[in-house]
Amino acid sequence: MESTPPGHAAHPTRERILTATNELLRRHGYNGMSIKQISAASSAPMGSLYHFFPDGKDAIVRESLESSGAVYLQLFQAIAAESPSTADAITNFFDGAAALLEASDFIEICPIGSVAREIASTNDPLRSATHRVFTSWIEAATAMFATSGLPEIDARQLAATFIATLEGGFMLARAARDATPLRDAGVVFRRIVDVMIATARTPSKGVTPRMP
Amino acid sequence: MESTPPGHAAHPTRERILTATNELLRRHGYNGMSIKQISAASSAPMGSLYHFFPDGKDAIVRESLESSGAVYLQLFQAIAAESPSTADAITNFFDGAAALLEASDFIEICPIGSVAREIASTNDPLRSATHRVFTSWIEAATAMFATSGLPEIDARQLAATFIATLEGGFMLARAARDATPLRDAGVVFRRIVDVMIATARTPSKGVTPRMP
DNA sequence: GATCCACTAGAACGATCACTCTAGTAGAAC
DNA sequence: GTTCTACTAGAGTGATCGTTCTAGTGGATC
Repeated sequence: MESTPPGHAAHPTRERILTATNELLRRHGYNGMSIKQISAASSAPMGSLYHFFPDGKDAIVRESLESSGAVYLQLFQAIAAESPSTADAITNFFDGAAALLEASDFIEICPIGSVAREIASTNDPLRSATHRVFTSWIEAATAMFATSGLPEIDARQLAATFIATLEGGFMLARAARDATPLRDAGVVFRRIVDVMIATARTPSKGVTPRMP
Repeated sequence: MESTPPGHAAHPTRERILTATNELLRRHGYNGMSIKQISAASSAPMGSLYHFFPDGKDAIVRESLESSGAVYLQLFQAIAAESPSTADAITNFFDGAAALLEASDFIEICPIGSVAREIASTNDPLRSATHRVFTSWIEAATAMFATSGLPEIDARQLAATFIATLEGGFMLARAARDATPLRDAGVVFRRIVDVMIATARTPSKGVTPRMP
């Protein structure tokens, strides 16, 4: 793999542009954020913006989403690695997200989720960028659940649901200005992870048992 | 006069404005939708828009969110009422959402969730409007889970997680242009509902048991 | 049949949008 | 010290934003 995915040097101005875009996306979303705002927040004049990103706003947003998606992936893997069990990793992830949300006065939500909902039916290049990021997260979570003994199919379903629950928890918590829904989701989701891992370890029960 | 909540008569033009706004919100979100678009889609000139909604775009969006929030609440309660069990209601709800999403070419997602993520940190009146809608859904789901024998606290946690998982499922499905994540979330969430209800019916296990 | 009011109709307003353009600067290469 | 390139700088472009404005229309009321 190259040093950076599209092969760009890490010029400081370029980095500032992406950082500022990432923060503006969290607060205002795609349509609520303007190029002028990026210029002001990054202290980069218009000329620099279009020097580094000749394809304009969409190109900046696309790369911002990709880079912050990679950061979240690393964060997930770090938490997974340092947690004593998969179930503990789930708890740590939800609680960590809740703490971050509170510390930022309910601003620091995931920009990828916001953009995905906002532009998925009008801007296909950006839609597929969000899809790729989500897929990378689901892959990582699938691997984690599979390590705990879950069959591949169950692990993948659980991983997709994990991301969905986390993103939906961000949404409810932001709307409520209260991180409780996110913590609640962590409690409930840890429970299902406990149950599914325990079930997978008692093969007599089969893959998808129902109530007797 | 107070037949509808804020006390407005159901003038046909007014209805068309709200319907058009609801649809535009799904596709483009709050900032991606313009007053001119509402005017065109509802065949109502600017004069009519500001005659019925003197407070402008935000007032239109607020009422559109409230009315579609009420429609979803009724839909939820209808599905809950006609499903043979709470767990079946969950399955029906996720599968119904997935079918609707596919039938609409991945456009018909929940507008409340999109607006919540988009404006929650910049527009407090609209933020609290989305919060009220989410709360009404969580109340209804809490009642459903409580009816199945869950303690109030568990029912409320589960209800909040249900809404979070559903909204997050919409997001993943839309980004992927594939309803699989939504159906996966339905399978997983039905599983946790089965487990929690079964656990609640065997009081020897206590309220929040962990793995032995 | 004059008056009135709810509603229709869309042009016009200043602000802001994404983007383009010209001009200038700093430092490396020779 | 000239030349070249990478980057900075921000005014200017036409389009579109949310909103306001004036002008009209049709039907009920007196």
